[in-house]
Amino acid sequence: MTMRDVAKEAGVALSTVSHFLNGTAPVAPETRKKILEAIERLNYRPDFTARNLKRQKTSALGLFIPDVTNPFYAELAQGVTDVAQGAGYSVILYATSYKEKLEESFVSLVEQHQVDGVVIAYSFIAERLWGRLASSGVPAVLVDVYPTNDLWPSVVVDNEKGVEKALRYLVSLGHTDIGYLSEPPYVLSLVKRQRAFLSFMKRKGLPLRDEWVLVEKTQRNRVEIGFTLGKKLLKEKKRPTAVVASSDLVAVGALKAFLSSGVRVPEDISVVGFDDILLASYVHPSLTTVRQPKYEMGRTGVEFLLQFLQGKNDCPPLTLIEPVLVERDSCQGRG
Amino acid sequence: MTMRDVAKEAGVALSTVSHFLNGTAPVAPETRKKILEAIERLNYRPDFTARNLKRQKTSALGLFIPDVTNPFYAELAQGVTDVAQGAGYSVILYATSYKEKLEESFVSLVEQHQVDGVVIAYSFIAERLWGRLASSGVPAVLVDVYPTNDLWPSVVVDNEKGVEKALRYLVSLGHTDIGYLSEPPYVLSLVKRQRAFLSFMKRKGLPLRDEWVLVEKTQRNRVEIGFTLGKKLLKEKKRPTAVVASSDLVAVGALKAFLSSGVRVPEDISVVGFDDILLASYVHPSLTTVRQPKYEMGRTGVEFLLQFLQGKNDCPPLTLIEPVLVERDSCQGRG
DNA sequence: TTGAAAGCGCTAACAG
DNA sequence: CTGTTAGCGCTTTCAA
Repeated sequence: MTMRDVAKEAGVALSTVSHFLNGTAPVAPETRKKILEAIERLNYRPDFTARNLKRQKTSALGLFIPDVTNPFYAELAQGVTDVAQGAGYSVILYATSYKEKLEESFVSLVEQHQVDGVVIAYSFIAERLWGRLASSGVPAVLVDVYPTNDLWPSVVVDNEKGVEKALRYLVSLGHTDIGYLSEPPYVLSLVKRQRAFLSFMKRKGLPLRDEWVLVEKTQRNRVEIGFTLGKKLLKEKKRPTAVVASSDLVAVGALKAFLSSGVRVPEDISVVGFDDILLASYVHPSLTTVRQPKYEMGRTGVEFLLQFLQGKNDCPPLTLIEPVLVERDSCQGRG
Repeated sequence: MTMRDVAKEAGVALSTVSHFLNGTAPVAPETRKKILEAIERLNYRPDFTARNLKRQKTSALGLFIPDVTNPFYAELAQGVTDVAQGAGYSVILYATSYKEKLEESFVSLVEQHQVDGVVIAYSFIAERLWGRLASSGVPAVLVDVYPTNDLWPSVVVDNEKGVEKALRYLVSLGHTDIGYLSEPPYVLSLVKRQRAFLSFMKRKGLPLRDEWVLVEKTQRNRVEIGFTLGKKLLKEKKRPTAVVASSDLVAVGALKAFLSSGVRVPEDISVVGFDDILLASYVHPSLTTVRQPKYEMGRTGVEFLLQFLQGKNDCPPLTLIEPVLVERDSCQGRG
């Protein structure tokens, strides 16, 4: 069933049907009725592929993330799909599980113009792919990734401020002996969090012990990392009274390590995470954490992208989203 | 840069370039070289939309789920994207958050042939949409949804067997007083789980008390449901020594309810969940649960779909995936 | 082995 | 307001 069939059935010209369907020209009431009836009779639906070819667009946006299974990216994805769909775009999900081969094929996807634009919440393993993406000319926006060039705007949480909020909170609770547990800082965000921790402690004249700043070297399950690091911390003769973790998953791992060693949280040690994934409120005790507004970051990302696609090219190169400290039950005052 | 440009640049015919690119006819070595050079020089990439129009397909599959943020669907989605991408299809993600309006627009998407096929892991609010989907003629497969017609195959976990495995395990541990906590049974799977529980208890002559079978009426956050139901259970003068929950989220809520009331798990009460989402292993104590192989279910679903798209139309109407009991730390023996 | 030509289903001038 | 027509970029006969 093509538009041609509808036109024939309705006894009007092809273009009239098109105009009617697109509202691109006024159509007489009777003609309109005839067309409507024909469409109904033939159960006609316009073909998007043809429309896209003609309009030179795909009505699809790409979303590039490492892993949907990671609640952080899942929430981001929801933000992205919600606004994209609202604007009439479908979103093509590309989750690579950090496999180089899939990175490659995602880049091909955009090079072949299968998408009108792309939200990238991913740091490539293969550096050279950035270049191919750039030269494809497809508009992109980075989310949770710091700027890599001056082509694409970037939306990230203010990592420094987030860590400071956590630390200020712990200090206000009377803590001075504070540790830091981190997964391998393989992206800039994690580096910034660690630096912010160090800098705050130094600035405030708080004790800064090497044995309290535990940074994992090898990439593996982050809850396990937290668990290992938590156990390690427990082995020190002098323990900190609070720890901040580089992410909620690490925090949850540490929580498990503490609880399973009979160390009570928050009575014996306070814990604060980073991200505020759903999990944070589900564990016991529920986790006090620095919330990254992931959904909003996703939203903002696509909104920029949509603006760009509409020719408005004036979004800021770097947007810092304000993190929020979410107080739950894993912290307690001292003295 | 179109294929025409490449042909001109290489000094050959348009169709020769096409043949070369698709391997659909042999091409002389020199011609081949000229074409390759031209492609290189012009940085040409074939346009997918045009190809799709010609081939009358979209190379895209739709994935319809309520919510990516729900770890169950996230894992399923990963299974789907992994195999779809492997087969050269992109996947369009459609997450509705149970909004009728979005259901509607997803159905339009398939009616307009924006996808070659669709994996549906969703039960519509608006019943009539099933009909529209069916009459669109687009191949579909149901995952985690029981068959609705004889057009589409369905892949679900064997819910009855799952509950039985949980119960058998608890009984083997010496439990006889067992409760059941459930979210509102708004889909068949949940109904089946509840029935399986009831039927097992009756069959084995185990005590079946109304106050121990708590089924929430209103739809809301499932962890909260578990929490409420857990607290309610604690109010009974005689408590069960074990509970099985309709899902991990409910189980986690119950866990929180117990722990925060000073009831120890598993010492005072054993808990088993259903699903085995990541969360299950992250809480403390980690949750013993009935694993639904979600990733595999997603895989299987698309595999069926791909088979269908290749004309092989012989997949079973109903595939029951075997659930697996995952023993962790939330259960303990009695007597 | 290569090339000319006819569309795929739709949009958008343009003319009437 | 309605109709004619020329493509969008590619695939695929069919003939040379």
